[in-house]
Amino acid sequence: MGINSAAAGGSGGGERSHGSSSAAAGMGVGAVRMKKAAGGGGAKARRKVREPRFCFKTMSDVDVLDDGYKWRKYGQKVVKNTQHPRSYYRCTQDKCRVKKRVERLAEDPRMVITTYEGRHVHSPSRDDDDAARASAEMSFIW
DNA sequence: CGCTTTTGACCGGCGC
DNA sequence: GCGCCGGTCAAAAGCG
Repeated sequence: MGINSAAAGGSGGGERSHGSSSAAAGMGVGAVRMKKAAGGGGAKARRKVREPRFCFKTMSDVDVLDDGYKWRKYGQKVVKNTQHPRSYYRCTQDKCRVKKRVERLAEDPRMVITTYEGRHVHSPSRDDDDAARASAEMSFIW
C-alpha cells in the first residue's frame, strides 16, 4: 500500500484550528503579499474572505501524490519548528488558483501534511482516465 | 519547443 | 520602535 490517509477528522475537517502555539509567531503572519514590483506598492485590495484551508495528514513515501490535479512547485522554505523544508505547490489549471502546501514531519519523515487551500473550479483528470485511479483510495475520502 | 524546476530576495504583519 | 518569521514572486536553466 502506498497510500494511507490518516486525516485527523478527515471530512469532519475542522483541521484549520492549528495548534497556533508552536510556530505561533508565524502561522497567520505574512500570508497576503502582492507583487514586489507593484510599482510603488499600493492599490491592492483583495477579498477579505479567504478560502478555508483543509489540512490532511497523508502517509506516503513521496511528497506529492497524484490526486488528479497538476501541481507546480513554486517555492521551498525551511521552517524553524520543522527540521525539513516545506514545499509549496500551485495548481497549473487554467483558472484554478488552488494552492497546496506540503510539509514533512520531523519525527515521521514518511508522514507529510498536505494542506489544500482554495477550491478547484474544474473536475479532476481522473474522472476521464481510470488508470489514474492510482489514488482511487484517496477519492474514497474526498 | 514548452514546461517545469530551483534559488534568492523582498516584503508584510505581528510580537515584545 | 524594532526585529522576526513566513510566504510569494522573479528569473534562469534543464529536461522530455
